[in-house]
Amino acid sequence: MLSPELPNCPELTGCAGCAILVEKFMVTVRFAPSPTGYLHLGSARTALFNWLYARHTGGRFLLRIEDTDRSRSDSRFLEEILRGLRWLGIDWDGEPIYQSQRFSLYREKARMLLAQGKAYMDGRAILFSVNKGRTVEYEDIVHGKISVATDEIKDQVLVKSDGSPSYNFACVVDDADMAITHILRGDDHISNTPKQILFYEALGLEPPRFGHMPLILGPDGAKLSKRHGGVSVEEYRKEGFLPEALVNHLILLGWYPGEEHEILTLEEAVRLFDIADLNAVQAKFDMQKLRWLNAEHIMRKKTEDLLTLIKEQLGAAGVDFSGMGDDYLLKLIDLYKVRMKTLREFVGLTECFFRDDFSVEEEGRKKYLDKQESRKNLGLLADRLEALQEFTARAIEEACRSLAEEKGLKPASLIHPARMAVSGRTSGAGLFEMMELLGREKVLTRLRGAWR
RNA sequence: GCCCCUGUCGUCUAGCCCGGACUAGGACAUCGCCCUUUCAAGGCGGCAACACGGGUUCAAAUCCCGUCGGGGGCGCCA
Repeated sequence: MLSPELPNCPELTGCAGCAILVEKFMVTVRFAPSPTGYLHLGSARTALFNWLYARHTGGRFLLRIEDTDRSRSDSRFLEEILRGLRWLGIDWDGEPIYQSQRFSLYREKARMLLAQGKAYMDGRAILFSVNKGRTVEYEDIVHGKISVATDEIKDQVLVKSDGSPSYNFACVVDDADMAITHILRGDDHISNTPKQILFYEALGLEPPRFGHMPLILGPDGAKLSKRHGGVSVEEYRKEGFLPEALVNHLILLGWYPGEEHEILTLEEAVRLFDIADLNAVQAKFDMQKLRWLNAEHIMRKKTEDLLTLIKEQLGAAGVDFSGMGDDYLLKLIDLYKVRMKTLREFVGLTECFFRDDFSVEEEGRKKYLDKQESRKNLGLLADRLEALQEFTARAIEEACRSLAEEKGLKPASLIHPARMAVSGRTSGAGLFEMMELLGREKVLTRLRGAWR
């Protein structure tokens, strides 16, 4: 699909004139990070929406690295930002452009304005003179008409004394040079926009369309801080969040896909996205909703696709799973897939499968294991299980229930102590499935295990 | 201080542009019930909002004005 501005041409398929038109009207957006920090949620969301728009319209999504402040820029940050984008599923077209390599272009444009009397020297810097007494007006994609009196705008630095360009000037020169058609960015840039429009006018250029998305707030309504989820995208990965979930939440924080589509994938988002529906209201980041979305995406994901991620979590937690085959891990993941909100939680949930000295809940131990009666029953259960032909969940359950019946017990009074003995926890996956996976030997040892 | 953006359940939102079908719908969270060997998952249900004050109108969540609240900006940072 093409940009809405594209003239109606029924023969858009082939002719050379149309090819030029297509090129000219193709949506071109960009993400322009400054490599002076990590990729945080706010910038990730900005990148995401630009990308969604490009992919939805079949346009281009370009990358521009705003590294004009060389002392603060660091390639480590850049790498982390690019890694973060890739992880989220955001790809870009062509090679990134680096502002640090284009200083001569900015200076040339500034000298042009100087020569035209639209700018003046101030020491070694070049300043743009703003004509007072009028208003700059533009139609914001998300906010509608926005107008500002030029009296509110003071003369703007184009080139600093050290020869580097100011942010606003480099931004305009590059956006024009890259043929950017739409700029989606944070609300914090609203007041930059009139200044930039003035530059476009002075340079004799047509400004692109601007859209300013409200900033994401922390749960307390204040700016997203480290304390409240305002950490890098990388942190969320380490915490065990799926990129699908993070992207999903970021999308919901700026655009509403409809009641039927709250849980969606990037592909669905690309298909459904409509730039006209961007929210104009600032939204608070909601960790609960993120966790819920994460759980939903984990449940929907194929177990095989979870395997590598789970191994990463186990490895990061120092769990030794070298003795376990993928088949075993796959079954284990199946057992806990609907029980974790984050991948990291898997590690704690499944401790009893990886070590015999797993931790034991005190409450549960007192309630179920410290009783003489329970121990005796567990011993009996162990004997039954030992005699089993096949050690399957089905057979185990049968043995367990018939034992309970013979003893005149409720199955639960056998099951709860058994779960405690086998896993050290009062909650978890189905007892019989756990036992089958654990294997007869471990189960018998633990059931008979004198409660350490 | 000045300028700009913004205000529907605790949170994300639908509805607002094109007033009436809104006893304001959905989702997360929370509470209860069902299912059940536990915990989840799933199903069912409950609680819960049009910031406030004026207009306009037969009629306002929807249009207008003001107040208050929230956020952002006012760098030779980006």
